[in-house]
Amino acid sequence: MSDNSPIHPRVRVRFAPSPTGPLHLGGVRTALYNYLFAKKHGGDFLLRIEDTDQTRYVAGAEQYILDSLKWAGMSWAEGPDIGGSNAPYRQSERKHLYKQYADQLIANEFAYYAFDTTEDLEDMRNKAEAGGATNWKYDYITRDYMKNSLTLSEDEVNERLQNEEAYVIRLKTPRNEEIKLHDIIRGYVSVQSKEIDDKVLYKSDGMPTYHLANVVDDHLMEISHVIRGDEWLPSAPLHVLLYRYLGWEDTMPEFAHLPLILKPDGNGKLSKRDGDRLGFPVFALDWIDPTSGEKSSGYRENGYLPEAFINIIALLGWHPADNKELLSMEELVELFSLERVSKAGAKFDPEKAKWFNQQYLHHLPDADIISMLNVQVKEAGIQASNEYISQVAMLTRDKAHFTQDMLGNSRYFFDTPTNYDQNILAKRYNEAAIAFCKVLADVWSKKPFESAEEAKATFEKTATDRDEKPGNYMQLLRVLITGEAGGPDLWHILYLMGTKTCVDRIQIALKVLG
RNA sequence: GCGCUGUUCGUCUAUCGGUUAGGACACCAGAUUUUCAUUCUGGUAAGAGGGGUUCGACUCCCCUACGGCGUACCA
Repeated sequence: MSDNSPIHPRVRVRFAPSPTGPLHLGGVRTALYNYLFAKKHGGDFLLRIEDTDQTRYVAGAEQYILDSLKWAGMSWAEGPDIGGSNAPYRQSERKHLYKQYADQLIANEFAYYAFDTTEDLEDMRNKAEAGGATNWKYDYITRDYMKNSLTLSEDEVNERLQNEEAYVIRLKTPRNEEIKLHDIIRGYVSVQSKEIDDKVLYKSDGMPTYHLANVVDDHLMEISHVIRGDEWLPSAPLHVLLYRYLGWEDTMPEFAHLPLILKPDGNGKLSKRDGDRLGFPVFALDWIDPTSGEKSSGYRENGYLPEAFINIIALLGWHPADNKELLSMEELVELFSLERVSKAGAKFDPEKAKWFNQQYLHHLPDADIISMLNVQVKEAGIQASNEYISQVAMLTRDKAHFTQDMLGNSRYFFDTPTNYDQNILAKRYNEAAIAFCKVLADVWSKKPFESAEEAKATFEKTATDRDEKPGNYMQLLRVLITGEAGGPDLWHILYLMGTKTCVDRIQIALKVLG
């Protein structure tokens, strides 16, 4: 099956999140696959906010979603912030549009009014369970025993409607029909209509449910391909039924249901808890829940480059034919195809995510690395010359896995250490070493070194003059000056810092450590 | 429970009936770095189980097991 559907001359896809909280990995990936598919086929990628559930509205969530997508490098042709020919793009603002389609379904006897209260439904469920049934459904059998426009007289229905009694509109799901649909990723899926209950299409608060709103909007917005999470596959046949009953089956979009992203260990889908437990972010950006104040950490704030982030999630459930792994957005657009999306859920591997980021950091041009450190230094309120910062960046860049490592790993270039590596101290800090360091400090203060090589040479000479091995003191020297047990080439560090700083730090360390 | 759906190294995956089942992360070993990290080289490691179909199955079909999703006036 080709990606280009003959019934839809133009590829138009949408990402349709609910603003109920922060966007997690799976959501960004769904958006990304939609985006890649649109770009690949020269089509449109739109954004639509599915906020039909007022009770779950979360302040700031919509803006957060937009910010996340922008940070990741995606842009949209139509959306709530920029409008477009199908505006508005928030379902709550499209409220007035849906009723007519629900009415149309009723007029054509594909749907009906139902007046049962939540308590009524609860009652029926309980009774059925008491009778041994495991799964009560509002369906072709039970609807005959409920309060709806199929069981009530026309007069009574009209009266209830006139009295503004609460009602919902339900789909009159047929009893015996095989509903087949084609999914680009899974092939043909077929379901017996009797398995589908009489789904609520229109709620008593005057809002459509997902099913109705989604189908109506996808039709109105001329969506060609519905690319969404796997959790929608079971209700896809219902959507097919809706397209059919609304008279839109011939322009129905094609479906592609994406496999879920699973937690790294065990089974089940990835959740915030897993991230907290295992120590990695599951959201694109930091998010603070407005009601609970609970914080969720994001990839951006954890030091991931957006390009790396995109690369990581692109490969969760999809691979190009040649198995190439480091891919830019342009390459992803070029190579992407829904046919190559895998069927099985993918366990998220935070270690590999780290590796990707490190690769991207490694391949960044020097100028970018330098300005990264520059920004971090300035933000930390540290005074240092641009020249010095550049040199430090060049010396430490290979060590960085995350953006914040640039300053994190080079802090000692700017500040005198306050903590010294205890392991090295325990092994190397003794009377002889103290004596040696005093002599070395003296040698250097009398004749400052003018190159990394000279620093090394004078250090070695000081040791051999005392009939000692330089190797005994090299790591100790590093610890006294930087506080750290590891780092870039010591002599380059020393030369960069300058003789005076080195001598000062040796003396400070000797004093602090006693 | 029922419905849908899935199952190749620990993890992400390649393979579209004939391969010594390939790559990447992680892991282990060696080299480089008198350090840590980086880098390089090498290595360990896989087709859930059972039936078919076929000259030949990871690949096609069936069953079993295990997993995921769904089963709301949530999306």
